[in-house]
Amino acid sequence: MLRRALEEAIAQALKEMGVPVRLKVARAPKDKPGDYGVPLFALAKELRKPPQAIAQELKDRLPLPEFVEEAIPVGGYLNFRLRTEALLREALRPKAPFPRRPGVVLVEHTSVNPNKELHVGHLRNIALGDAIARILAYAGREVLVLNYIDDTGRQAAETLFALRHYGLTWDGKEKYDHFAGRAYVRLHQDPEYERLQPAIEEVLHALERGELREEVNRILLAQMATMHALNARYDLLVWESDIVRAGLLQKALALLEQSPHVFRPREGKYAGALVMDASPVIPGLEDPFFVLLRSNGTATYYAKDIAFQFWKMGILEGLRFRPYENPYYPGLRTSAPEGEAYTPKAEETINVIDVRQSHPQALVRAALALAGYPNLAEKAHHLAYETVLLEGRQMSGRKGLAVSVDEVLEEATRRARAIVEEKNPDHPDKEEAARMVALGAIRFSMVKTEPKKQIDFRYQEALSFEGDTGPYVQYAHARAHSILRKAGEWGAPDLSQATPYERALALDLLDFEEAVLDAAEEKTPHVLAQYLLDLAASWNAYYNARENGQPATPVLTAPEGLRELRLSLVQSLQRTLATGLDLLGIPAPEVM
RNA sequence: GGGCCCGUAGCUCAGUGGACAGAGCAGCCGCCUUCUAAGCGGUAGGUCGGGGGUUCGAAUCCCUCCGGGCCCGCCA
Repeated sequence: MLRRALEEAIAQALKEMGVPVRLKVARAPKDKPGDYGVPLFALAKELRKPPQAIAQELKDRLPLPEFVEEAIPVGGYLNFRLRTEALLREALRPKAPFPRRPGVVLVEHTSVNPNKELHVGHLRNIALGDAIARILAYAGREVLVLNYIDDTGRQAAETLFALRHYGLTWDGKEKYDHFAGRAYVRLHQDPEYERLQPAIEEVLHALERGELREEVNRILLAQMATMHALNARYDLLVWESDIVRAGLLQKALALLEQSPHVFRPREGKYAGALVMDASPVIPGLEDPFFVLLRSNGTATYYAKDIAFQFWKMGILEGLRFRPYENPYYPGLRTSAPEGEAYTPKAEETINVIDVRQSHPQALVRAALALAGYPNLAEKAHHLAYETVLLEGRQMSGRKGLAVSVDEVLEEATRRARAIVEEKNPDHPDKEEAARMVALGAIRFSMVKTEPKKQIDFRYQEALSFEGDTGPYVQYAHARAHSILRKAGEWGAPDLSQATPYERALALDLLDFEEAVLDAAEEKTPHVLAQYLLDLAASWNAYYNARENGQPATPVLTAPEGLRELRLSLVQSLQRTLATGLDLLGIPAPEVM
């Protein structure tokens, strides 16, 4: 974080010059002198001097930090050249997670209906949510990951009904969530569908009473195999039926009814319902009234979301938890009536849900504000991501128009296996390498783009192992690891032997922590993914550097001192790539 | 009708006030007697959707138009 220190020093000097502003230090373009620079044009008006003069004055007044060799005025910019040895020392410094700050951040993601197998749309949710949870934890937050199980929803009821209605028996081989999903799709194709509604209703009521939990759990466990294969982590499962039984909804409504903006109109469109007037919080609404309780007494789904959000942030209590028996996640806890009382009391929440839920999520924040918690409303974030198209078309779970995550994982692994076979026939564990590369390709393709951009899932690109991909970063990592493996132990580096090649690589290495903090701040992993691509590219360029037809940067055969320097740098690079990949939930193979 | 988001090279995308707009894929030309060629170097390719404005400076901020996606139910 040399940049931060430099920014600090500049801010101090500018303050003494009478302009108390903090300027961002940026990398200088390749063709300009120095490593970093700040533009000073913005100060010209206030100081009533040309920017060139300001650059000169700042240079004269600025006590240079010890790691800066020289400040160089370039037009209206003041650039800085770092001392090579200080730069290298910083690049070689082992990176560790940022110090813990108090306060829980609760990340909810996945939350797939427990009624059929996961498809590519869920993939984006999981990849984003899992990555942001890891990034926040590295950035010093205490993170809890929650997966919400909507076991009283219509989808679950329909699947359970269909399984029974069609008298389907499981052959024990097909993955159970796929089996259940086929029943669901069949029901929606059934010409009798409308006539079956009352029977489905009955299942729905049984679910609300928590009677069919084992049947739902069976589907959930099958889905969880996929989540686990994707390398996603969870701390808590919360079942909708437990929320219902804990009476969170009633408690939340009781709180809300204390607000003058929540009331029961006696006449008009909303007569008999409990409605919330969101206009004090969300201006410009055509119709600012939202039904919480229908006139028949049932709750709307966002009323339940509101109650759940209140629980997450410690406004309400009432859920109980016990360890969750499952083969994938040893420490996982689940809500359960017989468990122990627990409330996370999150000071901040991130709900990872697609952009179509933006409106209901805004209502959740509105409810927090109306209930007297405007400060919490600001900390209730919606990580909204755009939907995933499948080869240019909208997916549909009901019609079975989707590609399952299991299928994609399998296909990616098959392709990766073929490539490992071809490129590295002596690989000690091809299967494991193929699994890691497949995972890298799939997850990276989901997080490298900004969440708010729609992505089109195309096999050809998502499973590509070349170019701007996860495997490109993994390959860079494996290359570095290969050198370190051959090197064994080594002694002290001689920083004074550094060439411009080491310098360039070190400079790129310095940006890692900033990329992580940016990603955490903006709540988007793509910032980190893009950085890792840059870093891997920088390393590959270093690796391949040639002068006069000869390798310019051999590591193992370099002269003493320089060899150790290069090894240390490669090690730092390798660890940085591994850490960065891990923050995206992607394994870093040592050999591939 | 109201609201949110997107529009950057043939395609997929970074860059969201600062130094001549960057990658990948596809195309063309090179590089394995080099620590893994899943790689590297070079070349070609752009009115940053159009127009107007603010600014010393705009892909980035404001207005407007065009094109595309999504949301707006006492469904979930």
